[in-house]
Amino acid sequence: MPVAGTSQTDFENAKKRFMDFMETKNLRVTSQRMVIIDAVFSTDDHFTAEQLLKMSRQRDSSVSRATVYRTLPLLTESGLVHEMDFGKDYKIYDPNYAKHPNHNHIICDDCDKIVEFESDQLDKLENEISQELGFEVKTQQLKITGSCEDLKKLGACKNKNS
Amino acid sequence: MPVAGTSQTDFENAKKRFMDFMETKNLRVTSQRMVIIDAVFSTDDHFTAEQLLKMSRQRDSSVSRATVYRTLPLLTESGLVHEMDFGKDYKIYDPNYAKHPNHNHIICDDCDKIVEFESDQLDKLENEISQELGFEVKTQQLKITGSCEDLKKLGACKNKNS
DNA sequence: GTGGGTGCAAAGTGTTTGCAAGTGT
DNA sequence: ACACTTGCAAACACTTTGCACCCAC
Repeated sequence: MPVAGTSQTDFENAKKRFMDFMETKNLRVTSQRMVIIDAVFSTDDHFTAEQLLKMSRQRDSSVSRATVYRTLPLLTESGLVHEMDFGKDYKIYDPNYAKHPNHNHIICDDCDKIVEFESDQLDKLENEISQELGFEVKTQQLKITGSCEDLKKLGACKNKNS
Repeated sequence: MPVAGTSQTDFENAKKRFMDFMETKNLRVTSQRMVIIDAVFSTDDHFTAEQLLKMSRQRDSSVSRATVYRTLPLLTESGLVHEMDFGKDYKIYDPNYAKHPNHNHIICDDCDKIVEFESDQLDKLENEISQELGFEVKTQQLKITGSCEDLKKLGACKNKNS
């Protein structure tokens, strides 16, 4: 059930979907935007706007902060990336929605470890409840916080200071 | 299943729980803090920091913005209020966690209507999944977005410009 | 009396935007 | 050509903080 691993095909697929999205919106696929897309889908990891700027600049040092901030909304509108709030003061972006549109998150309170997971049963229940309330589900976001097994056993997570 | 309605007892209960929390933390229950608490639990409605300032000043015009911002973390730490992000640029606070610790939200994409709901079945499933992944649930937050019935029928929500 | 609390205004922080120059189609 | 994009730096909006005074215990 947990979700992981990136491949060349995933990457090409995400890239293609982004180009299609840009096409329908009549927006240009500039070299800066490609650099940013490359950075975003080169990893499964969540990132902040600032981290994305850094990752992009490793590929092309001329990419500006403004362009990153202006590209992020395109990524979220296209549904390939989701913007999330884990209670920190900055926003977190998750590139795994291209591959796993309905995944959820469970976060360890102490070591900040984040595990992504999917559940058909959960999706089904969410749809049932929403329907009862007169809604048709468009997106769904479940965030669970708690303590991971390491924490329970040892009193503190192994990767505490990560 | 949906959740609503506030009563004098709820109010007194929340107030007492807050005072207990302050006691264990060795913090003082000042008149400003009481004014803010009064404002928070006088309604079921979600609010922003700025709205809370306004609500508090209606009771005591001398309450400062700083005190509101310094009191909000106490409210969230005590678990009586939750801080939430609905994708707007400001944070939303929900005072209904005092009464309904596990409630969830469903939001209409177009009219921003928010419905709160609880589900034992959902709680149970979340616990099962978390356990499988090696976590013990502490908090849980499900946010569904979609279109409400009015929207589906009419093409737009009745209370569109609310 | 003393350590925590308050109001004010200044400082932060992450994000957005106006503008002039550049560029994809 | 023309509209869309970009980089830069200034502007923003919300939140936090330093400081001097104040007050609950």
